[in-house]
Amino acid sequence: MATARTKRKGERRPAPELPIARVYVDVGLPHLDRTFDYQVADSQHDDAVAGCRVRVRFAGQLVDGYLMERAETTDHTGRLAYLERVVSPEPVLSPEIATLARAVADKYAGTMVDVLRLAIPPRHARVESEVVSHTQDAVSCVPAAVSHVQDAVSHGWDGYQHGDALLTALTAGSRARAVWQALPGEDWPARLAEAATAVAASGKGTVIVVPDYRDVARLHAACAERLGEQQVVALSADLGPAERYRRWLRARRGAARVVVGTRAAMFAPMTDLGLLVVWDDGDDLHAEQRAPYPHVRDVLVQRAHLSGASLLVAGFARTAEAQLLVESRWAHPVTPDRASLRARAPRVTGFGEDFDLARDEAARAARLPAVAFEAARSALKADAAVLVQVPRRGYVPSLACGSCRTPARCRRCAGPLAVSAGQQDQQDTARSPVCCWCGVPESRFRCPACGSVRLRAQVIGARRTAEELGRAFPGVPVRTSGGKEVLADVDSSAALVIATPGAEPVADGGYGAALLLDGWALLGRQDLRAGEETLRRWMTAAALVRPGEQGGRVVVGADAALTPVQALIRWDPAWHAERELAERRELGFPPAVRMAGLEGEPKPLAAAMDELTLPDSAEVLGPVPVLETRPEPGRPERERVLLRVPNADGRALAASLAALQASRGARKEPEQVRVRLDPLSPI
DNA sequence: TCAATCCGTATC
DNA sequence: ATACGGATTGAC
Repeated sequence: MATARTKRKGERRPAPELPIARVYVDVGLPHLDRTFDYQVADSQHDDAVAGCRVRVRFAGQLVDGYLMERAETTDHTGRLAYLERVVSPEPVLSPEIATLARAVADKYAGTMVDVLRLAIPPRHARVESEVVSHTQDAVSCVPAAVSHVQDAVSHGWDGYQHGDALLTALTAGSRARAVWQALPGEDWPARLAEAATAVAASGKGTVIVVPDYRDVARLHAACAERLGEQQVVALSADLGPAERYRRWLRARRGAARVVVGTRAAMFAPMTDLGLLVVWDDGDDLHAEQRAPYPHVRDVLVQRAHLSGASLLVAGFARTAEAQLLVESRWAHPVTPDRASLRARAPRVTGFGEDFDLARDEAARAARLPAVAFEAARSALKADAAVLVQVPRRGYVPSLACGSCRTPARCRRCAGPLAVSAGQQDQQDTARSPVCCWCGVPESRFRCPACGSVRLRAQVIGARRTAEELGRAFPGVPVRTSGGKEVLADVDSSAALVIATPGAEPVADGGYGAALLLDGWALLGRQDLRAGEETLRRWMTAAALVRPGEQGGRVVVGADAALTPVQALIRWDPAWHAERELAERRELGFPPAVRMAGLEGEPKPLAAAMDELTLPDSAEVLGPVPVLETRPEPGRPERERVLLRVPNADGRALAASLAALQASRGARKEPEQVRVRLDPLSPI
């Protein structure tokens, strides 16, 4: 009788032990960024484990949530609702990731559930119920890996200062934090796979985050070769929901010792975490595009700190942020030794404003400087491929005659004229087009074909450059990589390979030469990271070229006196990063300080600033009008304020901004003011 | 004096 | 978001 009544009314009894569940509810409201207590029914007792997904009634609505922990008591004075449903007993949120997500939310003035959306893929019920059967293989594979490690240590990392020490520490399972600059030509996936193998030998796991899926594929192959296919999980954004969740679950259930992936993998679950790696941390693909916009490098630093895992911040180039890790002695530098560098670096030549045009008639037509033409010709003669790095299509519009559409050319070198990115926003009077190749401004353009003085923007991209270069080297195959068609690799026989930055294919055996024709990206740009970013792109391309001793040449279209060109010629990214960081200290730019940007229409922005309680040390810059790249008529004007505090007050700044958003969110003001911490380009 | 409505606030 | 409570207003 009693049971019948219970069933009819859906009445539930509390679980016998730990009847309280603390739950983060998935409502995107900043002032609800905390746990809420619910009762666990006795029928839910076994399934309602810490980290599982639940569904609860919240403010009359059914919403998703994460069960953080079970508890004996509650502080809540009112009546507790029961968990509506335990979605699944799979503990998708480990304590490690829960702690990390909270820290990341706090650091970026965002909410826990926003971060969890980045960290945990959507559930796929069928995948979840599939049985995984590889756990046994997993265990038996590790001893085999150990024998490989010894070879790996002696062969791969001996060209680096402290390289041996790093691998020894990883093998021993002790904590190491390093900033690693790879040698030009380095097979970096192999080195990272060796590091992961060393960590696996100590019984721990590795998470490696790389910019794009091509890198994931290379790294996956390198790791699988050493540790076995079963030990490596590859996560990237291009997987479908089912496959993505399947692989992610494999990692969560401890089936693999290595996870490699693109940026979402920074939160990848890993039992017995031993090592975290970010490759090429300067690549802007490492900046998450969804709120609260965390950066892979910063999240991994945080994760290493909280978990005690080792950390490797790696790349051919070095960012100012990585330099700060070195200078603060949080991480050790692992850099090429002199002898190895001499043996491996390509020979680099810069050409500035007053270069000689090639004598060759066809090359003259392609407007190639002599030094570039010669480098390409001799590489091709030796049956080697030549890499040509060109600006990203549409990145900056180049110019043509306003009446007859003849491409506008530089009077000095005949390179294409363009309005540089930094200038697009300025007044018309200040808009002087600049040569894309030599950087000389052209203040009084006159079309040689029709005499018009008007200019119009057009897009010049890889294709056009390819055509022009193809004519300069008749009979040589031309391949392009960029935009939608990105090549992963090419063979190294004579060919011209035209690629946009980030899309350079790897050439087996190395390129004979590289022509870096986007040197102008440096010039006229107001961007804080212009120098660093340009050097990073150059080094990434130049690293694919054969050593100078084997004829490898790099020709860069910028004056040899410029700092980034110097750094490339000497192949000294640490030196460049030192100067970069020193300069940012002097100017008060990140990472020497912490910054936050607030953007919105003037009135709401002013109101938000009024309401905001900032740390005493905070400096307010602005407001200044936001200059739209493409102004839309009727769209209201927007302004931006930058806040700046010493690094020590970064947490306080984030807390102020979180409080601001909470109180504005509670008054259900639509998001009129956008808050962003550590914006990638504050200027 | 009481109901309808408005506003602010908590949401377990 | 939505629901609830307290205050406010308007009609009897």
